[in-house]
Amino acid sequence: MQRILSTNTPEYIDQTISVSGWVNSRRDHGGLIFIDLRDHTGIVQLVINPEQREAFGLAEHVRDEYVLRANGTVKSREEGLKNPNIATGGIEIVVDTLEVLNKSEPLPVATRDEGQQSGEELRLKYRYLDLRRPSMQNTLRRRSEYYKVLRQYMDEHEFTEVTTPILANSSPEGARDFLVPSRVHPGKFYALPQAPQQFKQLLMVGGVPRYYQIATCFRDEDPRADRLYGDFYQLDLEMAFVDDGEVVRSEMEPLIKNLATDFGGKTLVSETIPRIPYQEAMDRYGSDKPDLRFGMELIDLSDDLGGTEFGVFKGTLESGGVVKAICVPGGASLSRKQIDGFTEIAKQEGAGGLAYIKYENGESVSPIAKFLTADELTAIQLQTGATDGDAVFFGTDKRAVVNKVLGRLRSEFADHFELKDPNKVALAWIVDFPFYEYDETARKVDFGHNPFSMPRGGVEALRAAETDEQKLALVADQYDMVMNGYEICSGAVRNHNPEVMYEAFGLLGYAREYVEEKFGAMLTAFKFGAPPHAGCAFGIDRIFMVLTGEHNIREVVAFPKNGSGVDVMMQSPSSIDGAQLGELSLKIVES
RNA sequence: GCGCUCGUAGUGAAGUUGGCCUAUCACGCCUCCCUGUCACGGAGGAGAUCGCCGGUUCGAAUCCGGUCGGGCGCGCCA
Repeated sequence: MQRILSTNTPEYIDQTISVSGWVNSRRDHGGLIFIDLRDHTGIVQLVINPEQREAFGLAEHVRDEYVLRANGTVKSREEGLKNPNIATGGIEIVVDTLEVLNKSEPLPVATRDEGQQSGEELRLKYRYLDLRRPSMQNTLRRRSEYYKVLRQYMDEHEFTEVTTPILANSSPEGARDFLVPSRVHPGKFYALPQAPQQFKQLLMVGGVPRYYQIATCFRDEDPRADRLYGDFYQLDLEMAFVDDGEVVRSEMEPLIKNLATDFGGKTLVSETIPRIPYQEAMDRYGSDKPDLRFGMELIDLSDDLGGTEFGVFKGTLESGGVVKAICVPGGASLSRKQIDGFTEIAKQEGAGGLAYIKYENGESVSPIAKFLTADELTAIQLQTGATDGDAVFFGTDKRAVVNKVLGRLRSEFADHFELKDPNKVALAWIVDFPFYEYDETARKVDFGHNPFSMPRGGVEALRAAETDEQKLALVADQYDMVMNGYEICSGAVRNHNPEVMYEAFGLLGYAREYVEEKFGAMLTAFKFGAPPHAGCAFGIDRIFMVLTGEHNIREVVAFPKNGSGVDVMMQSPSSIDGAQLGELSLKIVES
């Protein structure tokens, strides 16, 4: 294979070689032409002397991004002519013959890492050009290494890789499906799997006790900076004869820690990965995916301010709400305008306002200080641990609202004060998720995560729950892994008992027939000796994003859809013609 | 569906409290010069109905309304 020399390899000196690549830049001195030739390994300088009349004539008309093949002799550069800035700066190739393999128009996007970078819209439209940039080249190679690490770990731990169908069935719970019509089955549709959930559980019944797959998952939901539209990848796994999530968690921890350190080059905040119950995470961090690279925990001041005469706090406490606070180190330096900005964010999350106390020069500076007694002010400072230069921000409302507001502010303050160390990785397992949760829109109890997990206490616990309150108190052995504030894994001990399935749906008012219609294969399978099992799935695009320090998941994918779910390069999705619709027995109805 | 925000030569930016904008700069592009540069250099040149439609005004890149497109967030994401 012809490739560009990537270093000043001495054994090539005075050798005749052939190299191919793209023109990175051309420097025409009139009587002497230099061309920097680039491929995936790097850059090397070609020298074309006028004595080589044919090559020189071609080189005069070469432009950036032309594709060339050059034959010539590798020469060591004389002292003073070396370029220490590039790896091959000590050598150059003196060209004998030059071949223009293809021309190129001037590019519509910037293809160098240095200097200006084109907007994302253009980069995605011309992704094949964007991928020529060294940083994107590096991302693709790193991602390939990453897959190797994943596969090697799973293989060494005796997991069997099984691929499951892409043409699958629509599932009633969860994200919106991509539907696929079939010519041979008019009026019927496959669905692309949101995850191989049911198939992997059926593999447990099928005697494959340790399954994994780098699975493509499909979801038709609006994207985010950390969430791809359409298709994405999960390291999906499941283990039989496991009835405690701790088995899965401890099995997978070494892989993730190794990815963070050996692969990612980061330092772990804690070698021991904490298990934090869901409710505790919400109370302490205001999030079920807290970033543990920094503290700033939420402090409950409801007891300390129980007797307060300050109207806002008093009213909330009397109606069963809470008063909580976070202490922002260095927060006293925030300007009025900056605090207004954070207040706006708090309001977006449902807060009425944002009370605060700044601690400056031994004094409490605050619009609300005059409403609080000296004892109360002392208690606040004691509980929050605030010292001079800090600021304490308050949230007061129903517990859930306060947690949400202060949780968001905790993250925003950490961004503002640069507390999210990019060289560190903080991992945590969030455990004991509620089995059900209250759906505010539908005003009823519904599945919080998915209907496939096992409630703590099994079928007896379900049968004992009568009131909504009791139902909402049910806990599942369900767990998420969190990395630097991103949810990177979700898993559970699964339900392998048909009676639990019936009961879990029954508590929500669904008849046995509904469950049988929707989950027939699984229910039937569970009647034939289904082993207890548990598993999880890691979002591997997102993990890679965090480990490579990117803040947009599209940066780590070769050909992503844009933020509106459109492939601006391939122009998908697109209309299809009438003949194709007819073959599928479909008709488009104008809405 | 909603909120915030952005849209100016091929690319990236400046201008946005209305007039000095006949729109500025850098990179790129074209022509010419140049034998040691390395993001070469020098001289000259072309290239923009300021996303689109409408309004206010003597006058709009700039203000207002609408619309389209991008980004971020909310909803949503078992």
